[in-house]
Amino acid sequence: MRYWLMKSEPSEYGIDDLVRDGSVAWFGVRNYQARNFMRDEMRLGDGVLFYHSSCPEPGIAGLAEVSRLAYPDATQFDPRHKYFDPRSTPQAPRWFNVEVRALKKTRLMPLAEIRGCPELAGMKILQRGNRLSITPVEPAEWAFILARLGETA
DNA sequence: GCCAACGTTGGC
DNA sequence: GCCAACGTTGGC
Repeated sequence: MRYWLMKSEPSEYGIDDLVRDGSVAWFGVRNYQARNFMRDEMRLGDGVLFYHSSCPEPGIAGLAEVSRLAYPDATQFDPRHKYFDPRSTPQAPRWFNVEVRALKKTRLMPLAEIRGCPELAGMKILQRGNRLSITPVEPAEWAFILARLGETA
């Protein structure tokens, strides 16, 4: 059982969308490190912090879990799609996505609050210049955040 | 809109 | 393999 933080822009797809949909395919990741996390390391039931980025109030907005293991991202094969990748073929797909299921919408835990917690100082999201859309979360960080949000593990 | 930081591309 | 140029991310 591992834990992850996954960023999404709420103007594109936010926690309310996830709760409405129940689950979603995490397509569109075009970064090798983030892809490798999904393809190689995520397991069913892994915990996910759903994070709102590039918005007026960036922060953790909800909890989710990995509900389907990685499979080829369909958008890479679609020439009309903005995530089309001409270097990919169905025989040699380059990009993968997992699916994520909503557990619940939480109160927003703003980036500033995360930054203010010494227990969370090691989080990747706080490291200078980190732009990775998917990052691993330590079990202790996960537990601390859940406690802080008034959730039980 | 600004800008720092980073990943990717491509010429050599 | 190097590295400059470019594009993107994301907080502010």
